[in-house]
Amino acid sequence: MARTQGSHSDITGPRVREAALSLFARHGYASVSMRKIAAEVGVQAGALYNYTPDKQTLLFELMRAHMEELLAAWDAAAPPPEAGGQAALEAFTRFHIRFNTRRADAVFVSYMELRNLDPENFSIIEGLRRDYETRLEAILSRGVAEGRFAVTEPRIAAMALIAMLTGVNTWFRERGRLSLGQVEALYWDMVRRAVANQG
Amino acid sequence: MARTQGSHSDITGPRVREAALSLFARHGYASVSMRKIAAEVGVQAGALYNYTPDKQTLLFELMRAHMEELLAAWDAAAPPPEAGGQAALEAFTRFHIRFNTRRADAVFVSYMELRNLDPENFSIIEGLRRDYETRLEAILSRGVAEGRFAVTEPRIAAMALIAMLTGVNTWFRERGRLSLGQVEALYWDMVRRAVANQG
DNA sequence: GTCTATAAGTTGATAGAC
DNA sequence: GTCTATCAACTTATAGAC
Repeated sequence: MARTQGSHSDITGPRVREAALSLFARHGYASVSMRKIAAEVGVQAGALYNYTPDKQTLLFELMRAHMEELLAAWDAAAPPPEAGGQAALEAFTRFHIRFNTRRADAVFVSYMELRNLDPENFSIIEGLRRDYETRLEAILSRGVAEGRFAVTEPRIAAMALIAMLTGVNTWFRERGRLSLGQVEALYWDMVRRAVANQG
Repeated sequence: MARTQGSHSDITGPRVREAALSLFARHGYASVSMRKIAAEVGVQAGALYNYTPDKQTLLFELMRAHMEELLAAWDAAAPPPEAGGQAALEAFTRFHIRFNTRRADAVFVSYMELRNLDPENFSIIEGLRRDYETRLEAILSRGVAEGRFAVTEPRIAAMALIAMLTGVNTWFRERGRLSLGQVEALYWDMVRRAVANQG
């Protein structure tokens, strides 16, 4: 059955979000005009407003989707509690590197464009970020309770480790010298030692 | 001797740079207009062009000054080579946290606004960043040679540690629960263990 | 759903008076 | 060294034709 001429609601929406994410990551939210997004999609600027009420909401929804997918993906990948803190920490380390390197644009935008969120949108994204940090904090606390980890400030250690792991995105390239598996192993080695109870 | 009315070249220049740094950090380079910088300084927009040829150069000079001060401060603070890799690593860790928390705006701008640099300016800033990473890489390699550190990829470990240490800026507040000295000690404990040769 | 046209405002940078 | 005035280009968002 032929579609109404010029009607592409089922595919234009995703393409708008993809174009916006890519352009925001490369040039920054404030530098990217609605016209540039439209040009990337292949429509006129006015057509974008069928898919977002305004530019701010477009940014916010990209960030919210990313953070919620991150949380859902970890909750689906996390080992069961009986596996222990050490196994959970290794799983978290490898998950974080794998998930974030595959979504470099979304990670970048979700961190760099926090300044450009309206206050209420900022609060929501910050809450999701805290939720993610809390997942790692709980793993560290569990390892301490088990006597496997020596961590005096689990919240701060969680933030420190996440910062270290996210830093992979600044240099890792898919076709580089090291495979993703090798990178995971290198970072897991540092993470493990950084929190291990040696004595 | 009375100054020509309206002439303030000796103090307006620094104030322009301070206002630009603060506004760029808070709102982002692309979101801050020359008029807003001028308003913060208390002059009209046209007057700014006595101190910078254009907005791009203003950004670049802020970033270049920051990176060169960072390198110069470390080179002045670094312990002598005979102190050994372990002492150098502790000095680097504490220096990085102390210097960067005291210049949070410049650190933030120098990382977040890389996208908004012209290609030739970008290359210069990236070169300075690599120089700084190389300082830490050399410390790690020295510790490995001494048998104190177990690090198979010193360059990657250097980038990982710098990312972790710079992350302090996202949560540290001067009047928070932990003093800067306590934060330094917490991070040094993690850094030390992350690279230590356990035998 | 997409288009064209438009409103109303902002932008970086310059010219020339003082 | 700073001001006012200005330019040409660009911005987000909307209205209404198709």
